[in-house]
Amino acid sequence: MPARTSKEPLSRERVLDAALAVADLDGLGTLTMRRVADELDCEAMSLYYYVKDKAGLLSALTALIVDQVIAETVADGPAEPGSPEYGGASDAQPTLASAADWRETIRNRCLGARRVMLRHPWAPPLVATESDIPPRTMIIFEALVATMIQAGFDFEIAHRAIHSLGSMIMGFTQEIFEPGSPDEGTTTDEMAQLAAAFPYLGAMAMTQPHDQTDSLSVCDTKAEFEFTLNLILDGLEHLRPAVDPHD
Amino acid sequence: MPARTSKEPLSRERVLDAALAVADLDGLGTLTMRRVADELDCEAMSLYYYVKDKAGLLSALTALIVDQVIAETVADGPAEPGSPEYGGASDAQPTLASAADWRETIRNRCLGARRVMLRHPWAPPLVATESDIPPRTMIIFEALVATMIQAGFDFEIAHRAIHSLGSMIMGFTQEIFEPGSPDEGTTTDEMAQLAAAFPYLGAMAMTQPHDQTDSLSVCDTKAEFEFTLNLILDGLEHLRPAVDPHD
DNA sequence: ATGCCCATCTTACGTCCTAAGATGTATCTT
DNA sequence: AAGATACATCTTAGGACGTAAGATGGGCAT
Repeated sequence: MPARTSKEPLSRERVLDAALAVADLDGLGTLTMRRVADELDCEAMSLYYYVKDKAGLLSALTALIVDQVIAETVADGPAEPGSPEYGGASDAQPTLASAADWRETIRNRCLGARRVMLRHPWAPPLVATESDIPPRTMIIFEALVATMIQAGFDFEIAHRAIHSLGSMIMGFTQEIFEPGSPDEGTTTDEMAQLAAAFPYLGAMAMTQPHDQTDSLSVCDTKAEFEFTLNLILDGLEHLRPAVDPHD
Repeated sequence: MPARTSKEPLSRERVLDAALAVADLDGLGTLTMRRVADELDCEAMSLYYYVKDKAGLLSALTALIVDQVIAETVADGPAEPGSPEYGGASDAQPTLASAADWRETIRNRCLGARRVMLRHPWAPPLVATESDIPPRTMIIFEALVATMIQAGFDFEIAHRAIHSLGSMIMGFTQEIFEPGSPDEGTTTDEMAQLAAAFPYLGAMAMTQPHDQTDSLSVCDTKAEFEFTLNLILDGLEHLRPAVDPHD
């Protein structure tokens, strides 16, 4: 049977998009050559032509969708290198505007990164596991360092801030601490037993407002993310030399 | 051929240990029924007898080794429920000692958790992905909350602190930001090109002290972990009501 | 000895990734 | 127009995986 010329031809981009769609739709666990091929109405082996890599195609595919996620993060954030409000390294003088706005700028970028991660919940473990960082990541880091230097921080603190913020964003996307909703399937007896074993946790659970249903979990993850983000930003602000004392 | 009675009999614990050993030695990717069976000098199907679970054996196995890691974390940390210096919920009065030491107590526990995670680098993604938290995790959280409440924090802040610290520990174990060592395989030309594209990152790389070789990476991960940890602890301390003003 | 249970192994099936190469289509050469 | 060449896709096949079903043999009570 001849290859049908009627259907849209494959392309690297189409393969990537299909892979991302599969991961978003049914989770990483179902991301397989055959599944992606099905999505594209072709055979599994045809994908090899577009995503050829040593060390396995699936890993190459996952690396690609990780890169895609990073690209989204770059696109989602604020000022990048090349945009008007981005000052080059040559005039690394801190401007009053960025000195005042560094907090909001970085805050927005972190929230943007989080937004992207939530859009692709399977991504954080992948991003974390990926051995070699996608080149695009550098764009984000460059923007972050630029913002901080212009705000008067030195390079060491900027470096550490990247680690702080990066690990927080990575860690925050998958929640570990989800106190089991006590109103659901748990009996009063079980609750009492748990409360006896973990008195503080029990007391804490009592104080939680349960009326907020905008989130899937018991915890308001967004609020907790912002809480931690503010903690870190406050701490950094403390370490910032006063560069505009007369402002 | 009869089953050899000479070799040590299998057991749930031996299976678990072997699985953990495989993961530690050759990574999660090589953790397979047959591989674990090889390690135990038996056949793959024999493992089913000890680790029977709905929803797949491999996932059960990974859940078990996650639990093992949590157990190590519990064992590694400071005061647990049941130990002498652990105050119950009934006398939840903040004691002066814990009010003064909360920072160090929590700091130690975080460093302990990090130690365990570094011992099993494959663990964080697993722990994060695991849908239902191992029961042991509650022990850690209970201890954390106890410490914070005794130090004068309210439950809301304790709750958020758990999120802050937990996500930081999870996120920090796999480093995303590893600026490629510029002295290695990169040519001067490539370096110049990179420096042009990312002036701030280039300048930052120049300021990094390269003489520290105690770590595998360019960054001193331990120092950066402690930096972030201190940032968070400082921030929390700021939010702590003064419970011992006359001290 | 007989029967039973428990621990382990054998076989077999379906799915996975992927190496090797066949097959049809498009493009270029002359 | 006819043949050659390169490209895109599919077919076949092999090895590894998880696991369902059941066979096998040792230990033990009767």
